Amino acid sequence: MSVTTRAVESIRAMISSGELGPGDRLPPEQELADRLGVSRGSLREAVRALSQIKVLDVRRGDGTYVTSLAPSELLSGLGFAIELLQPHGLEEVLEVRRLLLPPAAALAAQRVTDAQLAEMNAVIGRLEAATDADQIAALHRDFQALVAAATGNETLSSILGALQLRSENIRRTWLSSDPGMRDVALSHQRLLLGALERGDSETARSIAVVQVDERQRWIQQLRDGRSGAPTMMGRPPVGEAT
Amino acid sequence: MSVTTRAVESIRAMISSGELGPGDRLPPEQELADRLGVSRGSLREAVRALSQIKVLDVRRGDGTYVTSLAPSELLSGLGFAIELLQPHGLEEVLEVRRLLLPPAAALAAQRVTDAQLAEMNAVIGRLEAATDADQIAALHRDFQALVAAATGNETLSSILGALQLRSENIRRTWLSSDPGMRDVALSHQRLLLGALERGDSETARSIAVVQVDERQRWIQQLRDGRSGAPTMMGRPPVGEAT
DNA sequence: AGCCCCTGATACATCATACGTTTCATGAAA
DNA sequence: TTTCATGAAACGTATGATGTATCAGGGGCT
Repeated sequence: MSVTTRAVESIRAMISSGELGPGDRLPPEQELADRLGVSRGSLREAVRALSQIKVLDVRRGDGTYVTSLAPSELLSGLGFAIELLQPHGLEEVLEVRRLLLPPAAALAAQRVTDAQLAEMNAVIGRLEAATDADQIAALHRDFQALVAAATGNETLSSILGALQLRSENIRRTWLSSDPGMRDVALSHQRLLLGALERGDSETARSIAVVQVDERQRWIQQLRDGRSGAPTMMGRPPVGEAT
Repeated sequence: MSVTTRAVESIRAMISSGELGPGDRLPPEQELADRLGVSRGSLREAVRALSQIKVLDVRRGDGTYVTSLAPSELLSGLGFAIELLQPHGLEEVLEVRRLLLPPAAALAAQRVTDAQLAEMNAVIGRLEAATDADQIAALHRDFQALVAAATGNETLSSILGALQLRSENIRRTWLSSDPGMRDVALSHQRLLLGALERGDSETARSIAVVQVDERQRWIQQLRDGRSGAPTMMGRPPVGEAT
């Protein structure tokens, strides 16, 4: 095992054991390096690796601190990983989302707060007035994020957020593919909001299923069309949107 | 933005753009450092960070390569993050598992292969013969992993695997808390296996719900007992098992 | 008294260089 | 053809020096 790897492990152990807690400050680089018996350079590699996954927070001129270790913090690195997935992996990500959204919607119906409902209403209002495709896509994303947050489960909403990242392009293409699609999507969001307001978790779950199925059918169509009917203009939506 | 962060971003971009694909080899450290306009030390910090999350694979004496970028690879870092979650975060993790397992079981019923069914049968067989608590817990974990794998979705099974890590202690405590518990759990696994064999996804989903609910009720009981009835021997199951 | 600015100590950021160790390809020898 | 020695290439690690950001505290101004 390399020296740096050992350093990473040592720091992780210091946190797991409780020697270092959220917000605590690490000893200065030189001191910690001496203590772990590694050079400052190697220690820096370890610290950099841990700060990349949001376990440590390095403040130049000040010191290195343990983050809050909150789910949203630690899982934010998940998005980075998902953005690097190959096309096949992306299909799998969409499937996980498909499995997770319905029960999440049901949970949200049980726990949503009045303040969150108000925010959702505001987003719907803006959605009705919006015309720009990018803006509409962004508002849909906001709405989804609000629903996820309404589950009251930070871990869940972080995971859903990460899974959503790479679907952005698809969503935008989807919404702008057909003008009528926008109204259908909006009506579903309204139905979902209604179910949340009534605390009707079963209906919320069903609506999520419908939303997710509709999107999947559209993606399926896009893929079939692409490979089955190669007579599309120049270069199809493509690449990162796979 | 720090030099190292910029280097991380550059490498990520090289992969996203397709300039570097899975299995490709990066230029030597010195050469890449020159090209990115950073010192070798700084580049090494970037490479270390990316290899920590399994995007790069550094082989001493050989070179640095892009990994397969497969979901199982990229999501393996998730386990590292989850192990650092605070107690409250762990409760959330269990809830996500609770939401995800039922639909995953349903999916597995549709896609499980004969080979996987045979493996599951083998595990059940070993489970019937096992007596050691640790061994029983390990076999249960194996069975769960097989069900996850049976979904045919590597991303899903990786996530479930990561979510499962920290529940190990709970599972062991749970199974050894009551001798009868072992039989109940085993019977559920048998029922689940039966549903999978028949391709009965709805029944599989329901069984998963029952399993998950039962475990949750037990955990609830444990927690209530701990705070509500402080008359437990010395120190309760405790700490990491929260 | 209270506030603002300057300054020094502290700590991270980055670089350059040197040397050790591992791996792999090459080519000679059995 | 197989085996083994060899050297180049590449990563691993350490050290020292210098740059720069941050913060606390002192001194001076209002």
